[in-house]
Amino acid sequence: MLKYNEIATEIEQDILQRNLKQGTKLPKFEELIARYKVSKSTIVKALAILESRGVIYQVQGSGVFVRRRKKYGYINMLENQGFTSDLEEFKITTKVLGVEKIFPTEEIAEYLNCAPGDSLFHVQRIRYINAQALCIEESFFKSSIVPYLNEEIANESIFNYLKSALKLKIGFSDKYLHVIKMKEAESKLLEIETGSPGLFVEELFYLNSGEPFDFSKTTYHHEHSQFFLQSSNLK
Amino acid sequence: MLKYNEIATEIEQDILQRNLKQGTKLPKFEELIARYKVSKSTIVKALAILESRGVIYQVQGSGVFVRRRKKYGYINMLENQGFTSDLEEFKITTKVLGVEKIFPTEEIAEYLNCAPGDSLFHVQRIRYINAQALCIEESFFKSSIVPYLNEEIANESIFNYLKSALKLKIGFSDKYLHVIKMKEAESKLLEIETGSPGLFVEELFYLNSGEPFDFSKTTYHHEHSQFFLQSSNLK
DNA sequence: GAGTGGTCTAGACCACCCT
DNA sequence: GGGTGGTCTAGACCACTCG
Repeated sequence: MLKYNEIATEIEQDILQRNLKQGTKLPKFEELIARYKVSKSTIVKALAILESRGVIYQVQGSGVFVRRRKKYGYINMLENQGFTSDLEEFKITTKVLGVEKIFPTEEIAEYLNCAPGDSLFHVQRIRYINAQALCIEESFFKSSIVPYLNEEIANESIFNYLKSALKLKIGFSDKYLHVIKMKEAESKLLEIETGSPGLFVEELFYLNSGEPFDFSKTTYHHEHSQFFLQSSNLK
Repeated sequence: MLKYNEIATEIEQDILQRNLKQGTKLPKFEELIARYKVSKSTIVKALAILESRGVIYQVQGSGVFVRRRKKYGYINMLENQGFTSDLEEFKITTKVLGVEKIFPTEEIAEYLNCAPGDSLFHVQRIRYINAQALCIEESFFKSSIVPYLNEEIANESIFNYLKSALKLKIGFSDKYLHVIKMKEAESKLLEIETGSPGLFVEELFYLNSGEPFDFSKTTYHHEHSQFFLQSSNLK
């Protein structure tokens, strides 16, 4: 484990466990350097990570302070993987509608930068939050990277499987979103009236090598989903 | 201007001007160090900034590569200020509905952490994209921080005014969003049928000192707005 | 194994806040 | 002016990729 990651995690844990409020002042650099027995740059890096995650903010000449959000139960849009970790207070369950091996359409081959002949795993699922329909999700995984997938795996967190079993390293992701009126197919699955509002999200996930491996389209139920996002520009 | 910012801007400009494609390999560290006559750490920092902005990605042991998004004309959700800069290809215009000085409701006082007696500027605007209604926006500015505001300023970019004229330094922001069915008041202003889908966004902006100074509620027209978001975890 | 990016250090000096 | 964070350097050593 990297030193700056260890320090970042430890500081974050401490904030959560002691339930420190927004604006609480954290120890100064000098103290952190002494406590963790590392150089100043390592502390700088650990704090930069926490700042980019929205856990703290730093004010030059003044100090380092706790940052807390005002509302809970919102899905973090910056997590570039499933929200399994996000909504810990809630019970997320899954119904798998199908897992099948297919060949890509032109649209999807373009997104995933498929070589000719590449096949994909096509997964369709409904996800529930506290037994209420949260979203319907259609994902495409390049089978050159994800060689195996089945209903049992899709029933749990696919991303956990990719990371733990396949040892894949997720690098980054692009999300495109807009609001829609639901068509009949979606609305039936989400148990809502046709024409109801929904959030439609297209996501493209890349390995840390820069290769795209997962394209997915998700439609969220407007009454059971809400999102949040913390920004802070890197200094 | 900071060295790492200069280098970051220069590299980004270069990518855009030469219109480099996703996956194009950029010069190696050694070369950048020689070109800019700085130490390795400065290059590391410049590239970290570009990576967090979604401009490049770095692969250990391999190189630094250009990252480009697949779609354009989307509002960047990570910019923590107006989208004036975002949609350069489009014509954004504004209709100011009102600018008035008020005292906060309890809800807003809570968000903005108002001291007793603090007053606010209340601004209501409709924004248009290529002459089509994009969103309706209601903002509250703490008058202890924004001592003056009028219709003329609100007709342009308020954030530019805050930065240029008032020399405020925006630090970070929180966004909370969910999809709604529009009520009559909003739908009339956005020239859309009542009950139509919309994206409702609550935003809280902080100075770099950590003090919240602007709370705003925006409702987006679902046919004229689309959003994107690039994530990449800090390493 | 050569090439290339990532981590970490010690220390100098700068910039900003606050009293 | 004292306190505290931010920038930058030079250099050692580590870790990953790729041919």
